[in-house]
Amino acid sequence: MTERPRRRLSEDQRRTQILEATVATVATLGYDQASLARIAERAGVSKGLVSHYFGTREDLMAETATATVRTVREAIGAALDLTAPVPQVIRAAIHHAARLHLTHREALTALAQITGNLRSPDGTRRLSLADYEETYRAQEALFRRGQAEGSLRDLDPRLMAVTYQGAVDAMLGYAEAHPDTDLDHYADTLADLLLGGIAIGSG
Amino acid sequence: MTERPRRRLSEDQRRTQILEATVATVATLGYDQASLARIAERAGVSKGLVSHYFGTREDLMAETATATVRTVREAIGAALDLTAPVPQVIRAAIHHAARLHLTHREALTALAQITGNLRSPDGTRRLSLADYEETYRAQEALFRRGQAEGSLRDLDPRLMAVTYQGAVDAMLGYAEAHPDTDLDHYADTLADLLLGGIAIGSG
Amino acid sequence: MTERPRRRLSEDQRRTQILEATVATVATLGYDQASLARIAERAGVSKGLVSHYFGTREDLMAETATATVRTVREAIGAALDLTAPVPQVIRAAIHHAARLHLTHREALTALAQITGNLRSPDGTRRLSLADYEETYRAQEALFRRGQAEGSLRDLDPRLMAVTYQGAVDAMLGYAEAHPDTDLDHYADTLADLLLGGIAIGSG
Amino acid sequence: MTERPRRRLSEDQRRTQILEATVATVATLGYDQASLARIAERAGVSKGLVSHYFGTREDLMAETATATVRTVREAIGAALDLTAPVPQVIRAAIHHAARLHLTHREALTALAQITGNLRSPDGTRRLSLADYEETYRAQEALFRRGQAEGSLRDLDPRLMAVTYQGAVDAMLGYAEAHPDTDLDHYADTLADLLLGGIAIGSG
DNA sequence: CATGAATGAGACTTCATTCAT
DNA sequence: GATGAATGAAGTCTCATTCAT
Repeated sequence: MTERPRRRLSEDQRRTQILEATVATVATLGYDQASLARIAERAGVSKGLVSHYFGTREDLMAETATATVRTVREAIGAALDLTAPVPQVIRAAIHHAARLHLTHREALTALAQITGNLRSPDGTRRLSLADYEETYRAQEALFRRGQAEGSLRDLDPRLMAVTYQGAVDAMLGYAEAHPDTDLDHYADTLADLLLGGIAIGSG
Repeated sequence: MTERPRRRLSEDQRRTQILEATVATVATLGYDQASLARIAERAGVSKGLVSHYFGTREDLMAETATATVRTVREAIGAALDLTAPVPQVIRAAIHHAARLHLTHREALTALAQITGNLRSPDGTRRLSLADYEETYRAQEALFRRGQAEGSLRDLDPRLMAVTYQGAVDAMLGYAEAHPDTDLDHYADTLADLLLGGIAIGSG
Repeated sequence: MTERPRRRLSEDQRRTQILEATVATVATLGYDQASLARIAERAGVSKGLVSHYFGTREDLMAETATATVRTVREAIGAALDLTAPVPQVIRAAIHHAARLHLTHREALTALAQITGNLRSPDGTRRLSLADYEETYRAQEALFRRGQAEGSLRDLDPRLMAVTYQGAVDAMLGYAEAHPDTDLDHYADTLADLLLGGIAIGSG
Repeated sequence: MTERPRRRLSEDQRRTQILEATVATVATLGYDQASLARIAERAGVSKGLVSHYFGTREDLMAETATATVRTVREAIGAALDLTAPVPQVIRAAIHHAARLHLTHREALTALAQITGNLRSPDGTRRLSLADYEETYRAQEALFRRGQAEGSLRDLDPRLMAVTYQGAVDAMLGYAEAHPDTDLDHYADTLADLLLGGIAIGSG
């Protein structure tokens, strides 16, 4: 009913526009309620166009997830000096993740929703394994360097990576539910805690 | 077509039967695909009966979540000697959580699905806050005792609770994705790590 | 919107009701326009119920076709004395087919529509071969008997069957387009013509 | 994505190009599946252009049908010597129709699809009557000449025409379903049969 | 108490058609 | 003239929910 002007955009612009609307809708309403109709409405576009560019709803969700992972990873990678002493890198990374919660909250929420819900018809998950692996491996490499340099305890690097990620995710989730959390302070304390657990000497 | 005897069970038995079927269905197929029809089928009961006992699908999911939380909490509480020295309690709790993954995996998976997806029509979450609070508070109390007794560092107890929970959840999630993980060993190492971070002296 | 009383019928009654509505709708509006909505409306039933009983639209059409073939075949078979002299049987069969046009016109029209349009996704026909074969074979048997008894010319029986069927179908199609046709007279003349072509002596 | 040169053709060339693509698509995929997108793709032309030249999809189908009828009729007419003795003409026509199946099979299939499916919104057929009439009348004229010359029996010429057409169509349909049919032999036998039915003396 | 037939809302998807470029 | 991006109207199908039995 809403009279909408028929604008012509390049394919890239449209795709971006729709992907952003998908992230916003999924983050706000959750995976279930993020129907194509609502996504299209949010993008200011007809339902048909969404199908035209992305095919199935599942395809759209999958593409949204990978695009979002890329965005987030770039945001993180750009800001870290990976050549610094490892404990310093870890502390910086935690602070950075905390800030991520402010700048990319929607993206993170949407990503969690999609990875938690996107499945093949038979019920098996379609995501989350392969992509997390890459993250874990990068962290492992960092931890190994710390061990080689004598600044980290000799614990299983994979386990450290998983724990680190879990602790950071918990921080972000907690901040999500308690918006008045002082994230910078939280990050500092969490760094103390984790480095106390994995570093040698102090942190 | 399967000829099913119309058995007459007590209300409690019926409810339990349906709740268990809900947990199993949600854990296997995910929140979306867990339709009332499939749940009813799994419970060996008619769709109508499910509605009769639990009202809306949302209501059913909410009840399933709280019942599951109760089950899990009881399983944990029953096995822990909370009067022991705090670091010892923590180490035992981690091991216990690891074992939980074997005994209550479906329950945990279903719980994650429901808390992640159940929402009010306006999109806001309907769960996970109030119920986690209780868990956090119990852990905080434990950590405070540790601090009072001089066995734990003087970090924000709430933060310690959140981090502890996040690290344990990460362990369980990782084990879910990598079924060949040696969970007892993982639990030991995680206890070393966390106690290194929060305990005084060692762990 | 139409307030419809919710009546409970046996599965058989519903299926029959829906199949009849399908025949009527397809015959009247053609295959394309026979949407599930229109079929359901004609049956006085909700769209959902049609899907419930017959699955896909394609499945419904296929079932309708086979059910209709059965109906028509029974109507024909019941009325013919196959032990009479072959030319006599043929003449009677033509008359019978002509009368079929009055009693089962909708069924015949719908059948033609469905066999002409029902296809697999790849474009290949899904019907019409196997079922016609059975008809052809029955006619062939009749013609062979005529040849054995010396009342029919020695032409390829399969070809006679195909031609006979084509001529009869043409009669029915013509009568469909020209409703004022005197079908009994047509049938008589057609019998003269065909028996002149295939019988020995006369007909 | 296929880089297509934007060629500038005369209107007639464009129309022919599109009509041929329509015939091919309808013959291959059936009336329903012959979407404008697929037709345009096959013609190597944009969807917009198809609409531009032919208006509605229905219009396109109608034009395709009449153009195809014309093509087929010309192919037949060109090859028949209508001044020969009538039985001879008939035998030749049957052979010619059989050959048509090889040279114009797509056209014939498409024609059948369109006439069988094209309808006004109210469900009534939009074709097949008027156009067949012309064919019938031409055949009637031939049969009348035969009767005047004493070579054909005194049966209703219209009925003979309808039967003749039905028998020939059956031959073509059968050959379509059974590609290994020896059509020349079939045509010979069919001529024997039909002339036996309608000719005086023999054929 | 229990069933499952039946409804109706709404989701996804396809496609003829329009129109800015 | 020609394109193909964009729309919007169906159509098919699924499912939570109701209700006659």
